[in-house]
Amino acid sequence: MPELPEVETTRRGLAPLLEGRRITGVTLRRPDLRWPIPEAIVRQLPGQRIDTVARRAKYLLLHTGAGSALWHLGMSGVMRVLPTTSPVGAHDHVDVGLDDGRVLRFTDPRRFGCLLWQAPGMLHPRLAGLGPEPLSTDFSGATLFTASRGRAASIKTLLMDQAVVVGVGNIYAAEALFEAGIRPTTPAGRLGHQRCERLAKAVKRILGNAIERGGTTLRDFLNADGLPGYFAQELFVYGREGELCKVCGTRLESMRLGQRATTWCPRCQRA
DNA sequence: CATCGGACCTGTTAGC
DNA sequence: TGCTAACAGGTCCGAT
Repeated sequence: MPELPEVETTRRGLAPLLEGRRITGVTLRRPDLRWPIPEAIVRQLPGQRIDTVARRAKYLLLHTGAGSALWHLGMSGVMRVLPTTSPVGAHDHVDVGLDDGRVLRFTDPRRFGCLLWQAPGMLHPRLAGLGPEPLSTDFSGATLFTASRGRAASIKTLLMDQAVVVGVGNIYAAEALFEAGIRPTTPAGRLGHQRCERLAKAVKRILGNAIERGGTTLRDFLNADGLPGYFAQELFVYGREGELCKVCGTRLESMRLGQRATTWCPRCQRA
């Protein structure tokens, strides 16, 4: 379900409920999600205290003294803290029991999410190849410029490449490109310094704004309290195929780019 | 190496 | 109204 703002919103909701809690037990209702769930999750976690709830890219990390649980929500994952008595649904795959009598429950109908284990002091291979965090100073117009040299792929595809910058999914890529006035199909390598700068700023502003609003861009997003977002962030292009540009009134154009629906304003966004 | 297409799943929605 | 097909917030992997 999430892009980075939704994952960060989930993290902020979970942290105060989980940090300092001791894990009383782990229940797996199936052996795998996207990948097999490592035995360490069941063997090592019980009895551990959750030190911190962190985020790297779209992964949530529950750090304990024995190691860290890495959680990815995939397309449809939701993590919530619920009363132990709350009824178990068809797609409630994992429960982590807490010493306050509640349970951290992972729900994921499509099972594109995953739950992995990272031993102390190790960096999980899935995290090793990730690019900079978009909201950090490690990501900038300059790093985007460098990363895009010699790349024939479209700038939208490049923006969604987690080795270039993490956390930018289909919605926010489209919106950032609109804000920066860049057509999604533009070959990444053709962008100059200035447009890279504008684009990096747009990414930061849009993601930051979505986080401030509680990651509410996705229509069926549920935060850590199980409450829906209020769909607050205004979308200029995503999901508006065939409609008129909110800025100039031109009819928006669409195509599939890298297997993903892509919409842009032919007037506001230049190649 | 970069790039592309297919794959993984189920639920919802658009279209006939 | 009911059925079917297309599509959905992600990312990995193998082939080219």
